[in-house]
Amino acid sequence: MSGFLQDFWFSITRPRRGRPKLELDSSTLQTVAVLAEQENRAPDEVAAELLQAGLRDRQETVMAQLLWQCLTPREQDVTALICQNLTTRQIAARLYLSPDTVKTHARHILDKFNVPNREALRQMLSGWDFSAWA
Amino acid sequence: MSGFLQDFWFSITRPRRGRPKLELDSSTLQTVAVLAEQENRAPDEVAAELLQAGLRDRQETVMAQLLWQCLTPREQDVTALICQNLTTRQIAARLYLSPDTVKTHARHILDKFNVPNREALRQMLSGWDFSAWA
DNA sequence: TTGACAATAGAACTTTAGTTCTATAAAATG
DNA sequence: CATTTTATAGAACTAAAGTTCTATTGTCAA
Repeated sequence: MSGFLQDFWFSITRPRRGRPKLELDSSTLQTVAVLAEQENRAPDEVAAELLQAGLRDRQETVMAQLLWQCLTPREQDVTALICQNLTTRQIAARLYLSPDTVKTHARHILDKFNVPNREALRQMLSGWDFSAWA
Repeated sequence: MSGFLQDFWFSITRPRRGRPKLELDSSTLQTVAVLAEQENRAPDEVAAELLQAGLRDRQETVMAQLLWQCLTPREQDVTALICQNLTTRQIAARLYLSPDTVKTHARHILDKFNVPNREALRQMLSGWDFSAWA
Protein backbone atom coordinates (compact mmCIF):
# COMPACT_ATOMS: atom_id res chain seq x y z
CA MET A 1 0.00 0.00 0.00
CA SER A 2 1.10 3.59 -0.66
CA GLY A 3 1.76 5.94 2.26
CA PHE A 4 -1.52 7.64 1.62
CA LEU A 5 -3.45 4.41 1.71
CA GLN A 6 -1.68 3.48 4.91
CA ASP A 7 -2.53 6.76 6.53
CA PHE A 8 -6.09 6.62 5.35
CA TRP A 9 -6.57 3.07 6.34
CA PHE A 10 -5.04 3.87 9.71
CA SER A 11 -7.43 6.76 10.26
CA ILE A 12 -10.38 4.59 9.31
CA THR A 13 -9.43 1.81 11.67
CA ARG A 14 -8.96 4.19 14.57
CA PRO A 15 -11.72 4.01 17.16
CA ARG A 16 -13.57 7.06 15.90
CA ARG A 17 -17.30 7.09 15.52
CA GLY A 18 -19.06 8.60 12.55
CA ARG A 19 -15.83 9.69 10.91
CA PRO A 20 -16.76 10.95 7.46
CA LYS A 21 -15.22 9.25 4.47
CA LEU A 22 -13.06 11.12 2.00
CA GLU A 23 -14.17 10.37 -1.49
CA LEU A 24 -12.91 12.05 -4.66
CA ASP A 25 -13.89 11.37 -8.21
CA SER A 26 -11.18 9.91 -10.36
CA SER A 27 -11.25 12.79 -12.84
CA THR A 28 -10.06 15.16 -10.13
CA LEU A 29 -7.29 12.75 -9.23
CA GLN A 30 -6.31 12.49 -12.85
CA THR A 31 -6.23 16.24 -13.28
CA VAL A 32 -3.98 16.46 -10.27
CA ALA A 33 -1.76 13.83 -11.84
CA VAL A 34 -1.58 15.70 -15.13
CA LEU A 35 -0.75 18.94 -13.41
CA ALA A 36 1.89 17.21 -11.32
CA GLU A 37 3.46 15.77 -14.42
CA GLN A 38 3.58 19.21 -16.04
CA GLU A 39 5.34 20.56 -12.99
CA ASN A 40 7.59 17.54 -12.55
CA ARG A 41 6.36 16.98 -9.03
CA ALA A 42 4.68 14.20 -7.14
CA PRO A 43 0.87 14.30 -7.40
CA ASP A 44 0.39 13.86 -3.70
CA GLU A 45 2.60 16.86 -3.14
CA VAL A 46 0.58 18.95 -5.56
CA ALA A 47 -2.72 17.81 -4.08
CA ALA A 48 -1.54 18.57 -0.56
CA GLU A 49 -0.47 22.01 -1.65
CA LEU A 50 -3.77 22.73 -3.34
CA LEU A 51 -5.71 21.50 -0.34
CA GLN A 52 -3.63 23.51 2.08
CA ALA A 53 -3.95 26.68 0.03
CA GLY A 54 -7.70 26.22 -0.06
CA LEU A 55 -7.84 25.57 3.65
CA ARG A 56 -5.85 28.70 4.36
CA ASP A 57 -8.36 30.69 2.33
CA ARG A 58 -11.21 29.29 4.35
CA GLN A 59 -9.57 30.13 7.66
CA GLU A 60 -9.11 33.69 6.52
CA THR A 61 -12.80 33.73 5.72
CA VAL A 62 -13.63 32.89 9.31
CA MET A 63 -11.58 35.84 10.51
CA ALA A 64 -13.18 38.11 7.95
CA GLN A 65 -16.62 37.00 9.05
CA LEU A 66 -15.85 38.02 12.62
CA LEU A 67 -14.70 41.42 11.42
CA TRP A 68 -17.82 41.72 9.26
CA GLN A 69 -19.91 41.36 12.40
CA CYS A 70 -18.18 44.48 13.78
CA LEU A 71 -19.52 46.61 10.95
CA THR A 72 -22.54 48.84 11.32
CA PRO A 73 -25.43 48.16 8.96
CA ARG A 74 -24.41 51.10 6.81
CA GLU A 75 -20.82 49.96 6.69
CA GLN A 76 -21.93 46.50 5.59
CA ASP A 77 -23.93 48.08 2.77
CA VAL A 78 -20.92 50.06 1.60
CA THR A 79 -18.60 47.07 1.97
CA ALA A 80 -20.82 44.91 -0.18
CA LEU A 81 -20.97 47.51 -2.92
CA ILE A 82 -17.24 48.16 -2.79
CA CYS A 83 -16.68 44.44 -3.22
CA GLN A 84 -18.93 44.48 -6.25
CA ASN A 85 -16.50 46.96 -7.76
CA LEU A 86 -18.84 49.95 -7.69
CA THR A 87 -17.16 53.38 -7.68
CA THR A 88 -17.68 55.88 -4.91
CA ARG A 89 -20.11 57.81 -7.10
CA GLN A 90 -22.10 54.69 -7.95
CA ILE A 91 -22.32 53.68 -4.30
CA ALA A 92 -23.36 57.19 -3.32
CA ALA A 93 -26.13 57.16 -5.90
CA ARG A 94 -27.28 53.73 -4.83
CA LEU A 95 -27.47 54.65 -1.12
CA TYR A 96 -28.62 58.26 -1.63
CA LEU A 97 -25.48 59.76 -0.05
CA SER A 98 -22.80 62.17 -1.07
CA PRO A 99 -19.60 60.60 -2.41
CA ASP A 100 -17.72 62.11 0.49
CA THR A 101 -19.91 60.25 2.92
CA VAL A 102 -19.21 57.00 1.11
CA LYS A 103 -15.53 57.71 1.49
CA THR A 104 -16.00 58.26 5.21
CA HIS A 105 -17.71 54.90 5.56
CA ALA A 106 -15.00 53.32 3.46
CA ARG A 107 -12.40 54.80 5.80
CA HIS A 108 -14.07 53.17 8.78
CA ILE A 109 -14.46 49.86 6.95
CA LEU A 110 -10.81 49.69 5.95
CA ASP A 111 -9.85 50.50 9.55
CA LYS A 112 -12.06 47.73 10.95
CA PHE A 113 -10.71 45.18 8.48
CA ASN A 114 -7.21 46.56 9.01
CA VAL A 115 -6.48 46.67 5.28
CA PRO A 116 -4.63 49.47 3.47
CA ASN A 117 -7.09 50.08 0.63
CA ARG A 118 -10.21 48.93 -1.15
CA GLU A 119 -8.29 46.53 -3.33
CA ALA A 120 -7.04 44.66 -0.29
CA LEU A 121 -10.58 44.56 1.08
CA ARG A 122 -11.89 43.15 -2.17
CA GLN A 123 -9.11 40.58 -2.16
CA MET A 124 -9.92 39.60 1.41
CA LEU A 125 -13.61 39.11 0.63
CA SER A 126 -13.11 37.83 -2.91
CA GLY A 127 -14.94 34.58 -2.30
CA TRP A 128 -17.98 36.13 -0.67
CA ASP A 129 -21.40 36.36 -2.25
CA PHE A 130 -22.79 39.88 -2.18
CA SER A 131 -25.62 39.31 -4.60
CA ALA A 132 -28.12 40.28 -1.92
CA TRP A 133 -26.88 43.83 -2.58
CA ALA A 134 -27.18 43.52 -6.34
CA MET B 1 -13.97 0.13 1.52
CA SER B 2 -15.11 3.72 0.95
CA GLY B 3 -15.83 4.97 -2.55
CA PHE B 4 -12.56 6.82 -2.59
CA LEU B 5 -10.61 3.76 -1.64
CA GLN B 6 -12.41 1.82 -4.31
CA ASP B 7 -11.58 4.37 -6.93
CA PHE B 8 -8.00 4.61 -5.86
CA TRP B 9 -7.56 0.93 -5.59
CA PHE B 10 -9.08 0.54 -8.99
CA SER B 11 -6.69 3.08 -10.50
CA ILE B 12 -3.73 1.33 -8.93
CA THR B 13 -4.74 -2.06 -10.23
CA ARG B 14 -5.26 -0.77 -13.75
CA PRO B 15 -2.53 -1.74 -16.16
CA ARG B 16 -0.73 1.58 -16.06
CA ARG B 17 2.96 1.87 -15.73
CA GLY B 18 4.68 4.36 -13.50
CA ARG B 19 1.44 5.93 -12.34
CA PRO B 20 2.33 8.26 -9.49
CA LYS B 21 0.84 7.62 -6.08
CA LEU B 22 -1.31 10.15 -4.33
CA GLU B 23 -0.18 10.57 -0.78
CA LEU B 24 -1.42 13.14 1.74
CA ASP B 25 -0.47 13.58 5.34
CA SER B 26 -3.20 12.86 7.81
CA SER B 27 -3.14 16.35 9.29
CA THR B 28 -4.35 17.77 6.00
CA LEU B 29 -7.10 15.18 5.88
CA GLN B 30 -8.08 16.04 9.40
CA THR B 31 -8.20 19.72 8.67
CA VAL B 32 -10.45 18.99 5.72
CA ALA B 33 -12.65 16.95 8.05
CA VAL B 34 -12.85 19.76 10.60
CA LEU B 35 -13.71 22.31 7.95
CA ALA B 36 -16.34 20.01 6.50
CA GLU B 37 -17.90 19.58 9.90
CA GLN B 38 -18.03 23.34 10.40
CA GLU B 39 -19.79 23.69 7.08
CA ASN B 40 -22.01 20.65 7.60
CA ARG B 41 -20.77 19.03 4.41
CA ALA B 42 -19.07 15.83 3.46
CA PRO B 43 -15.25 16.04 3.66
CA ASP B 44 -14.76 14.46 0.28
CA GLU B 45 -17.02 17.12 -1.19
CA VAL B 46 -15.00 19.88 0.47
CA ALA B 47 -11.71 18.37 -0.61
CA ALA B 48 -12.88 17.98 -4.18
CA GLU B 49 -14.01 21.59 -4.22
CA LEU B 50 -10.71 22.81 -2.83
CA LEU B 51 -8.74 20.77 -5.33
CA GLN B 52 -10.87 21.92 -8.23
CA ALA B 53 -10.58 25.56 -7.24
CA GLY B 54 -6.84 25.20 -7.06
CA LEU B 55 -6.71 23.46 -10.41
CA ARG B 56 -8.78 26.22 -11.98
CA ASP B 57 -6.29 28.77 -10.72
CA ARG B 58 -3.46 26.84 -12.28
CA GLN B 59 -5.19 26.71 -15.66
CA GLU B 60 -5.69 30.45 -15.61
CA THR B 61 -1.99 30.75 -14.95
CA VAL B 62 -1.26 28.93 -18.20
CA MET B 63 -3.30 31.51 -20.12
CA ALA B 64 -1.60 34.35 -18.29
CA GLN B 65 1.79 32.91 -19.13
CA LEU B 66 0.95 32.96 -22.82
CA LEU B 67 -0.07 36.60 -22.57
CA TRP B 68 3.10 37.36 -20.60
CA GLN B 69 5.09 36.12 -23.59
CA CYS B 70 3.42 38.82 -25.70
CA LEU B 71 4.92 41.57 -23.55
CA THR B 72 8.03 43.50 -24.53
CA PRO B 73 10.93 43.33 -22.10
CA ARG B 74 10.07 46.78 -20.78
CA GLU B 75 6.44 45.86 -20.33
CA GLN B 76 7.45 42.77 -18.37
CA ASP B 77 9.54 44.95 -16.08
CA VAL B 78 6.63 47.29 -15.46
CA THR B 79 4.20 44.40 -14.99
CA ALA B 80 6.39 42.80 -12.37
CA LEU B 81 6.68 46.03 -10.41
CA ILE B 82 2.96 46.77 -10.68
CA CYS B 83 2.28 43.31 -9.27
CA GLN B 84 4.59 44.06 -6.37
CA ASN B 85 2.28 46.94 -5.55
CA LEU B 86 4.72 49.71 -6.42
CA THR B 87 3.15 53.06 -7.33
CA THR B 88 3.72 54.73 -10.66
CA ARG B 89 6.23 57.07 -9.07
CA GLN B 90 8.14 54.22 -7.47
CA ILE B 91 8.26 52.28 -10.71
CA ALA B 92 9.41 55.37 -12.59
CA ALA B 93 12.24 55.91 -10.12
CA ARG B 94 13.24 52.28 -10.26
CA LEU B 95 13.39 52.18 -14.07
CA TYR B 96 14.68 55.75 -14.56
CA LEU B 97 11.57 56.89 -16.44
CA SER B 98 8.99 59.60 -16.04
CA PRO B 99 5.76 58.56 -14.32
CA ASP B 100 3.87 59.33 -17.51
CA THR B 101 5.96 56.79 -19.38
CA VAL B 102 5.18 54.18 -16.78
CA LYS B 103 1.51 54.91 -17.29
CA THR B 104 1.94 54.43 -21.03
CA HIS B 105 3.52 51.06 -20.50
CA ALA B 106 0.78 50.19 -18.03
CA ARG B 107 -1.81 51.07 -20.66
CA HIS B 108 -0.23 48.66 -23.11
CA ILE B 109 0.08 45.94 -20.49
CA LEU B 110 -3.58 46.18 -19.46
CA ASP B 111 -4.57 46.03 -23.13
CA LYS B 112 -2.48 42.94 -23.77
CA PHE B 113 -3.86 41.18 -20.71
CA ASN B 114 -7.35 42.48 -21.56
CA VAL B 115 -8.00 43.61 -17.98
CA PRO B 116 -9.72 46.84 -16.97
CA ASN B 117 -7.17 48.11 -14.42
CA ARG B 118 -4.06 47.34 -12.42
CA GLU B 119 -6.01 45.68 -9.66
CA ALA B 120 -7.38 43.12 -12.10
CA LEU B 121 -3.88 42.53 -13.41
CA ARG B 122 -2.56 41.96 -9.91
CA GLN B 123 -5.43 39.60 -9.20
CA MET B 124 -4.71 37.68 -12.39
CA LEU B 125 -1.04 37.27 -11.55
CA SER B 126 -1.50 37.00 -7.80
CA GLY B 127 0.19 33.62 -7.54
CA TRP B 128 3.26 34.57 -9.53
CA ASP B 129 6.72 35.08 -8.09
CA PHE B 130 8.22 38.42 -9.11
CA SER B 131 11.07 38.41 -6.63
CA ALA B 132 13.54 38.53 -9.52
CA TRP B 133 12.43 42.17 -9.83
CA ALA B 134 12.83 42.90 -6.14
C1' DT C 1 14.83 53.86 -50.39
C1' DT C 2 10.44 54.82 -48.38
C1' DG C 3 6.63 54.03 -45.60
C1' DA C 4 4.48 51.37 -41.95
C1' DC C 5 4.77 49.44 -37.60
C1' DA C 6 6.42 48.52 -32.98
C1' DA C 7 8.93 49.80 -28.85
C1' DT C 8 10.03 53.32 -25.94
C1' DA C 9 9.31 57.74 -24.00
C1' DG C 10 6.60 61.57 -22.39
C1' DA C 11 2.61 65.26 -21.59
C1' DA C 12 -1.97 67.24 -20.53
C1' DC C 13 -6.11 66.39 -18.61
C1' DT C 14 -9.75 63.68 -16.01
C1' DT C 15 -11.43 60.46 -12.73
C1' DT C 16 -11.12 58.02 -8.58
C1' DA C 17 -9.53 56.79 -4.14
C1' DG C 18 -7.20 58.22 0.06
C1' DT C 19 -6.48 61.56 4.08
C1' DT C 20 -7.78 64.63 7.55
C1' DC C 21 -11.06 67.32 9.26
C1' DT C 22 -16.02 69.12 10.86
C1' DA C 23 -20.88 68.43 12.28
C1' DT C 24 -25.23 66.39 14.11
C1' DA C 25 -28.23 63.20 16.25
C1' DA C 26 -28.88 59.12 18.81
C1' DA C 27 -27.32 55.91 22.15
C1' DA C 28 -24.61 54.79 26.10
C1' DT C 29 -22.52 55.90 30.47
C1' DG C 30 -21.51 57.93 35.00
C1' DC D 1 -29.43 64.68 33.74
C1' DA D 2 -25.01 65.86 31.66
C1' DT D 3 -21.32 64.05 29.25
C1' DT D 4 -19.22 60.83 26.28
C1' DT D 5 -19.36 57.76 22.54
C1' DT D 6 -20.99 56.03 18.26
C1' DA D 7 -23.20 56.14 13.81
C1' DT D 8 -24.08 58.83 10.04
C1' DA D 9 -23.19 62.55 7.04
C1' DG D 10 -20.31 65.73 4.53
C1' DA D 11 -16.13 68.88 2.90
C1' DA D 12 -11.43 70.30 1.42
C1' DC D 13 -7.33 68.76 -0.14
C1' DT D 14 -3.87 65.31 -1.96
C1' DA D 15 -2.21 61.25 -4.28
C1' DA D 16 -2.71 57.90 -7.68
C1' DA D 17 -4.52 55.76 -11.65
C1' DG D 18 -6.81 56.17 -16.02
C1' DT D 19 -7.42 58.37 -20.80
C1' DT D 20 -6.01 60.33 -24.96
C1' DC D 21 -2.62 62.31 -27.34
C1' DT D 22 2.37 63.41 -29.37
C1' DA D 23 7.20 62.18 -30.52
C1' DT D 24 11.47 59.50 -31.68
C1' DT D 25 14.02 55.59 -33.07
C1' DG D 26 14.71 51.12 -34.81
C1' DT D 27 12.97 47.34 -37.54
C1' DC D 28 10.68 45.34 -41.34
C1' DA D 29 8.34 44.93 -45.69
C1' DA D 30 7.32 46.53 -50.32
